[in-house]
Amino acid sequence: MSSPVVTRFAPSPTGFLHIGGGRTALFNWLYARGRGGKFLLRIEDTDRERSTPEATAAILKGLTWLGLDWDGEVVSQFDRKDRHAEVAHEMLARGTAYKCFSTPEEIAAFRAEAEAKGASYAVFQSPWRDADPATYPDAPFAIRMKAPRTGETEIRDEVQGIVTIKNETLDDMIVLRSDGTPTYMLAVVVDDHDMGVTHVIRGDDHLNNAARQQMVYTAMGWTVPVWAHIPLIHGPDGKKLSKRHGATGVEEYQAMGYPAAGMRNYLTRLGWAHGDAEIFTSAEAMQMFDLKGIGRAPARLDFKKLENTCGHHIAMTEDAALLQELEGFLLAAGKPALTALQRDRLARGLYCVKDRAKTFPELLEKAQFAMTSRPVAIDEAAAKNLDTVSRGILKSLTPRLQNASWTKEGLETILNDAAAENGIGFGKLAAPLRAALAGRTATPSVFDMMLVIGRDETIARLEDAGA
RNA sequence: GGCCCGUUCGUCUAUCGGUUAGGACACCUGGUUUUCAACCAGGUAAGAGGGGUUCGACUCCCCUACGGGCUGCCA
Repeated sequence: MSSPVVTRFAPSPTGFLHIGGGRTALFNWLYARGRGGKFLLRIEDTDRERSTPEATAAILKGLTWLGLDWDGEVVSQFDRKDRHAEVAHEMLARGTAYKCFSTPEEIAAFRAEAEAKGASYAVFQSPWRDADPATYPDAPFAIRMKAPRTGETEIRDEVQGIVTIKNETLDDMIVLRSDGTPTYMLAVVVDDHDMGVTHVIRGDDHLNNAARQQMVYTAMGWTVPVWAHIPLIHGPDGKKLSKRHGATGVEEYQAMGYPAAGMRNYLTRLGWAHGDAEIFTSAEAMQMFDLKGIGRAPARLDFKKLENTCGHHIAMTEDAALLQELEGFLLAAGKPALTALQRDRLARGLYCVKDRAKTFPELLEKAQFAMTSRPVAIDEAAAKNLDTVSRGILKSLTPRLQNASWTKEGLETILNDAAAENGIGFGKLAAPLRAALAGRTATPSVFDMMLVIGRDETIARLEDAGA
């Protein structure tokens, strides 16, 4: 009985992929993928003034980075304009739409007059709705849907519940403009129907539109899809997310160094919950995701939680995959690529830094000891740990290091012995070592650093430090 | 203005008429520790306001306040 689920993401190519759009796409993707369905992508480019191929490319790139793969070819709504016009004319033939010869000027005048009269609102009622075709002038016309003027339209929404809209508040929307091009209201319905979309999951800014779109489904005798209008994302201050909140485009998040898996996890949990589940993989999310768990109130973006979530994912990711994504970050952020040596050291050293970082810049910062090359720059705080006494102790270390077995156990033995012989705690020895090895006071464990950079580099850095 | 939607710790949320209102992030305290993180233990912190309905409301209804959306020959 259950037909396969088909969802879609249908952005307008007027800019980069908005973080809110990314989440909408994510919800559609999770819903379809978790049910063995299809997730389609359609670019709503009927507005020729504002649509650009660059924006389309940016959206595709953003989705790809987020790891949201779509099925089949990307559909261009503009390419389907003939089909839209065909449906408009079919509505005409069915009597569910009519030719309207009112000009934009006349309509504007009607609204101005209504406003002047103090009317709180005015639904434009075309005089051509029931006009006799014999009276039609030889002039351009728009095709308007003949919407019911009484009664109400009921939207059964999986997120919002049952929403009823009074038909009298809805005008006879134009489905085909006087220049023959389709409007969004018509195109979206025709495309969703033709593409076999079963679940329309989109922002709740379309909730009111759903009523009018549902009328088109009814007029054409088509099956109405399952509606799910999700609340928009707001900025930390609760206001609609905008430029002044900082990053609004997903590519900005990539450039800031958030891992895609972490973004997916965070965005999934933003406005959706499944018991106490917080950290999960996309495979797990697909199993859990449902429309029922989507909240009705707009959620605010919280960068602290985003970071925390990303931290878990960086720690969870396999070293090889992490290194690959890190290089993608470097590219996206316009930072210099890794040298062969850095790449090699990072590959070996990721294990001791990946559970300490929340973002890629932080990961790189923690791995500084592996990235840097000699002579190691020593900062002021670290330099204080390199007095003559400690330098002497370090110096006594080098011959032993030369012959040490280069394992954590071997190094532990040597360093602990050295500390004991000098009558100092291990901490007193670790501080100058850290300074010589990394030039800093905050680093991973000295053993890990030595293991990662190797014997020769370790000894060389100790000698550089004057040991 | 009209219509539609929303409102639980600072934030994301659980609860689906009866709970000491739970979890996570953040924050604070303590522990662990070679530094920094991480980690472990504990703590502070919530039902917008007002009316109902009910033996009993965070849960249901109404009003108000606040927030958001729609109200185009834009999408």
